[in-house]
Amino acid sequence: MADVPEKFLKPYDPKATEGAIYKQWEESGYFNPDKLPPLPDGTPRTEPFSIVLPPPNVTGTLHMGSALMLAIEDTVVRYKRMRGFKTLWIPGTDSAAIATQARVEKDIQKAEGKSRHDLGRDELLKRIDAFVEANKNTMIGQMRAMGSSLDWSRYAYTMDAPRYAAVMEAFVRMYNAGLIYRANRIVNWDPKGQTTISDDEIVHEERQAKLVTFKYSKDFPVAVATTRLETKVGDTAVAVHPDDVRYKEFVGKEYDAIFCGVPLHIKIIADESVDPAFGTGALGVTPAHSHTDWDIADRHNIAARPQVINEFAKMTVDGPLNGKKVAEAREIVLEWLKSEDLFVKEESTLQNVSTAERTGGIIEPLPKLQWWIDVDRPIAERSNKSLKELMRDAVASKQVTFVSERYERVYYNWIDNLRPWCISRQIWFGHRIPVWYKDGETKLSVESPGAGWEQDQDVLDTWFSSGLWTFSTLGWPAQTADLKTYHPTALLETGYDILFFWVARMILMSTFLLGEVPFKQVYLHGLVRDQKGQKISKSLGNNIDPVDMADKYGMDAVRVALIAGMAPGTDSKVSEDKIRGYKHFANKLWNMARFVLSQEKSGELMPEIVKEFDTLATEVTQHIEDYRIDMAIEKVYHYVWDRFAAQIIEESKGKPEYGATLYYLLENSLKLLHPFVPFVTEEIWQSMGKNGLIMVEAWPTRQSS
RNA sequence: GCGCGGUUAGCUCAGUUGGUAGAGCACCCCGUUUACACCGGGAUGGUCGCAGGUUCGAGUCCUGCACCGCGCACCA
Repeated sequence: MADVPEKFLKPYDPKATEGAIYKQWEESGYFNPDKLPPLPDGTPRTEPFSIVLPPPNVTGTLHMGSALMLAIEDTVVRYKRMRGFKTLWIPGTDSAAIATQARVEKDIQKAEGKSRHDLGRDELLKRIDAFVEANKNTMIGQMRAMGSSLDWSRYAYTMDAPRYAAVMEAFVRMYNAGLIYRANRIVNWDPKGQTTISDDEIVHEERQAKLVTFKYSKDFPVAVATTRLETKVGDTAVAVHPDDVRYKEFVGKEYDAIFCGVPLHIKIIADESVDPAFGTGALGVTPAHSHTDWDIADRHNIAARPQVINEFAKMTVDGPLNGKKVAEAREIVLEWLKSEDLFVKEESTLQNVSTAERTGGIIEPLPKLQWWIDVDRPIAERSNKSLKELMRDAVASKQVTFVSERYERVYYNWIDNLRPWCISRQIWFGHRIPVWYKDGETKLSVESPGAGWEQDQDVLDTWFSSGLWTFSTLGWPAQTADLKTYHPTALLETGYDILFFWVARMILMSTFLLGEVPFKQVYLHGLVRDQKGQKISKSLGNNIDPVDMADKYGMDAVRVALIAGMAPGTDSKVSEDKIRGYKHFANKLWNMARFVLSQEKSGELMPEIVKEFDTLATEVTQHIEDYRIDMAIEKVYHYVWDRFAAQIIEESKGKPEYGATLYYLLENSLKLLHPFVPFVTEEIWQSMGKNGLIMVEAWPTRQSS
């Protein structure tokens, strides 16, 4: 009998193992591709494989969603490293401007009873920096605990100096190309967050609403229906469908009325966008407080667009509505209509209310002077294509492919409906817009142009800087060696919920600024839900902390529980039971190693068994190449447990001629398993008297990718 | 309104180019004959949402329908 290391006499203990193993990996320097040695057989690493980590928000701690992301990416990265690629996985964290500022403001309000205005811009930013610094370290610790083989020497933060420089450069180039402009347009105003937000940050909620039919005045010929009576004091037109015979005779006529104390001048117009079947078939046009009405006003050259609601969702008109909140004003108008005998009827209707994703505030569309990105303007240096076309072409030309093809259609659908992107935010934390004003003059400049110049107060949408992530992390705008080697990145792996926010914006930024795609393939994972299929949220209290689970069952078990049974792009479920189940697998491996190590390495390799293993290795490899890592782990799991352990080991008992074959199977199984369960495989590998780390061993198949 | 998923064992889900229905968990029975009780052996359990069609053959392809979920737009 061979000597078995003493530690194998006890069950596998992940807690005693994982920290030390991670330290060894990190100290080896092999997370950094510059320090990565050739494969053990001397094959040099020539082909790069790069991924950027979707930077988690610094506000949070790691949840199961981030754990899934880290598990998937680490599995792919470890596989590619063993396949001989010059493998780079770049870590980072995201400033998440609005979310972070809101969080810190809330903390300060609670602890000191002060608002951001009490502190002032500089002080608030200092407090945020301190908060970010503290949180950052917690999150990095959690990523390490996951076993993530990230190259920490290239760590990036969206608000650090190199990224700041990239954001400024991007703004300047886009401004000079005429893609960024400042204009007074309807924005999505969040009265709760006191800022504009982009179309993608809106969540529609279905609610019951009162649809009221009324007339502006006794002699007004057409009744209109609305759910927002209070905005009617801002109406300047009534639109009907051009083919609607009921109203044809009135089109082009203009009327005056005093509506709830406010003088109105209303023109009746015909517009295709009106649905004759809805309400009375006549639409009161309120250009200042509705996107569609603004567009209708544009089409009919209606200049009058009075704003009647302010940033605090209060009425700004004279008369009885003055200063009232919108909900209150709505009731006042209704009473007034009834008293004036202008009320026709009231019915209940289902309405989609726009709310802000972050704050839950009801969006108030307002005209505001804001910064925008023009997605339709032809760009001379990009063959006169617009940003929209560049985004579309990147996917249509297959330069970017989706692992789940169905997301291509979702992506196109989004592009087709895309409006100008509002990129300015009325908060303090973020990249400040590099535009300066003095005496009516405007100047684009990163630094102050001199005395008397005042910088724009707004900061950029956080997704503006995130859009640069694949290349800002590689040193752009400098033409670094990293940028040449690793861009476009090979794979972008992230949740499908940020397809528009992030994936599309990265394609936009990269195709314009670099003239190339940011990544070749997109792998979208689904949401992690609890065992009942519910979304994991604080209010439900159903969050399972991955680090807690790792304390109980080992991180390898957490990783497998997340990956097994998860199809790309589909929501998956995770439960403590599932994690516990996979803890048994790590222990099984441990005991298999104990048995094999107790045998002599005698006899010849048994060709049938080796051939069977090679077939398995080929199949597993193919699954990983197809990014079906869920199928890969299940296949190797079953081979190892049901075939290798249950049958081959059992048959081998008392038969020394199996020795060499058992060692062959154990070593190669460990390699196949390493990307999925890195800790236990590394621990066993090193206990077998091997030189070096299994992390940089060669993948056990000769199949090319 | 436009679009995308899903519907397979009690539960959660696989099922890759059409070829006799699979796994894990749960449940039930047996087992401590030394790698492992964090285990081993065994059993039960499905007319694959419904209706048509193509085919020698359909969970898989086509058409229609139902229900569940999601995205986008509209919502006056």
